[in-house]
Amino acid sequence: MTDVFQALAHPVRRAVLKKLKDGPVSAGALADAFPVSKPTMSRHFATLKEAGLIRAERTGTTIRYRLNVSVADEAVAAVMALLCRNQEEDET
Amino acid sequence: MTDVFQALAHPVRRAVLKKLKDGPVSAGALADAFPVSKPTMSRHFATLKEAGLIRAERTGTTIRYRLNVSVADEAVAAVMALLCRNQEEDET
DNA sequence: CCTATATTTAGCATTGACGCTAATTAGCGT
DNA sequence: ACGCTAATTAGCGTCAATGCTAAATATAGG
Repeated sequence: MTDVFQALAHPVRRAVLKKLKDGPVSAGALADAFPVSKPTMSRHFATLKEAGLIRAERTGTTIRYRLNVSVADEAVAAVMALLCRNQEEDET
Repeated sequence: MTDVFQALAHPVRRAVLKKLKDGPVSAGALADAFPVSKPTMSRHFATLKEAGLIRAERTGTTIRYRLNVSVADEAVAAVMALLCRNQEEDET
């Protein structure tokens, strides 16, 4: 879980995740959207990938990254568990 | 917002937040609960405080920390905005 | 095989995070 | 003022994060 929060702790990586909410985007397109070099972006992708937040799939020479929904959901649940008061529900 | 995620990116700080969910706890009691020195814990408290996630109140020589609910709520909302697909609701 | 494009890896410098011990501040009681 | 307890600040060493440029890898097309 530390990897996930560490990955979220950088504005560029958060912005990448935001962009990926609407569907997969290629590494190059993502890199063009930020004022940092491509190698730096590549490292950000690696950080997000190691955290499990994104996944890569290659098509020819281009690599498209997409949000990993299951891990994203776990992250949201973890934040709620950390910061929200216990609210058990006992209904059917 | 970066400060908040940075603060969440350390297991000890996350554990502190978890403990504070059930109410205020003194700095010393929190420090005793973790296998790190008090100065180190103090720095963790400062990090959480700078992120706005906790607040301190002094009573004599002891300082009690409590969760700052409003900022915690904002953090949860931010994570949802980052990682959850847009789900507008239009109901009453 | 050679070139062109897309992306990552290697190598390096700078900065910040994390942990410790020792010293300092703050408040209370005598 | 003195001593005691609670907590923080100062100072230091070490390791990881961030950014860059240059070089390497992978794939497609001629």
